[in-house]
Amino acid sequence: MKKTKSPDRELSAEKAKAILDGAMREFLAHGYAATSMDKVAAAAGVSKATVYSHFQDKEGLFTALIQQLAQKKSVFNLQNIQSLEGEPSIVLRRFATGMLENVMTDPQILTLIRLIIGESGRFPELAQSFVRNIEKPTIEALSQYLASHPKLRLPDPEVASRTFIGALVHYIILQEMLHGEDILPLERDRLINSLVDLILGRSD
Amino acid sequence: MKKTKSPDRELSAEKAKAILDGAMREFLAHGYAATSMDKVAAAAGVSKATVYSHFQDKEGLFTALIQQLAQKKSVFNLQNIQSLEGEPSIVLRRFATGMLENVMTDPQILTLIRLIIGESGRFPELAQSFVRNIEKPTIEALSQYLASHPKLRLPDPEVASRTFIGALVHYIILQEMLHGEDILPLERDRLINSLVDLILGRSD
DNA sequence: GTCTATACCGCGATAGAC
DNA sequence: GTCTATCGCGGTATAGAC
Repeated sequence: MKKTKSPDRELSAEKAKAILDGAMREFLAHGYAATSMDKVAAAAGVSKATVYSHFQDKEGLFTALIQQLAQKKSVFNLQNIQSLEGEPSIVLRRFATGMLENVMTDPQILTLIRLIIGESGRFPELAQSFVRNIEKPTIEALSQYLASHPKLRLPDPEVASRTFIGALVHYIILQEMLHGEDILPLERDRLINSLVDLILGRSD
Repeated sequence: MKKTKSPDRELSAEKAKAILDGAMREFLAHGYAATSMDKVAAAAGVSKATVYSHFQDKEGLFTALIQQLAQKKSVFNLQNIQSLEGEPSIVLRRFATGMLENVMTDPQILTLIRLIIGESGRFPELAQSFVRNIEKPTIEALSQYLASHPKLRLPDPEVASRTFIGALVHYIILQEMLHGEDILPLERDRLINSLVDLILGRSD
């Protein structure tokens, strides 16, 4: 039961998905203000009225979309933060590699973060849910991992965790987001190796 | 000569300044797409046609404004990067304090960077000039300072410089730009102290 | 050089047929 | 639930008077 195809009943849900899909393309390509509801409707293959029957208004559609996207494609591949086990130099290297690989593989992540940062003044709750759902778990997981290795003698694991992640985020922003690869070049592997050594006190 | 007040001759320059001033208020408050040339003209106290007589179009006005602003109010107070002299722990602490103080004192800096990052997809040359004129000199100055102190035994001063600055930038983004102070609290002094110790290998 | 007035278009949102 | 058609407003940019 309920497995019987009932196209009419499913239409609504399918359209909702199509709308979010069209909204994704348009908002990611042009930003919030420069995106029109007409274009969203066209990209979704529905009429504008249908868009408004599924979402209250432009703000509602935008926030619903970004919330959904931020969960699906976090910068830090969230599976990997659960596999924080093993030798520090290996774990940190794997963490950094995974994060950078993740961004290079899927450029939409870059665009999404650009959007969240760019609209963080007008959509503070969106920015905060990014911090809460993405940054916080990642920083805390790495922080706890570092704290659970007394051999590292890190006086402040949380700041160490933030520093490690901050260096990677700053690298991504500079090289990819702000197009600085040619202006301030730095090889990925060199960053990762030197950064890991720096955090681990080059003594492990 | 030429010191004689000639109001008519100066009118144009004064208006240009007024236009940039109005444009600053509007663009910083609402972003690029959501800002109208009508509002800019009103904020500047001139007519819309006058705006178009001084700047080619909306893009031209925007890029001229951002270029000018980015030079005037850089995140890293650029005077301080020339005073990189003395003991490392003191110099680094002063550098970090100055940078954070700078951002907290003038919230427009935050808004400006939000704008540059947010529009870095559509205005890549603006982003690149930010990297070239602001980030690059800062990173290189700190990098050279660190390299000139062999006692620190930093195997890769450039990555150390980037890591130090990256941690501070990430802190600013998380706490202030994305409104994460209550979600992921961290005292400024604790960050600075732990970060300086981490970079200097807690052994100086 | 600077104004007023306007051309022309696209916006967000809704009413009403089906 | 979804469509077409439309309302009212505000957008960028310019023409022409002064």
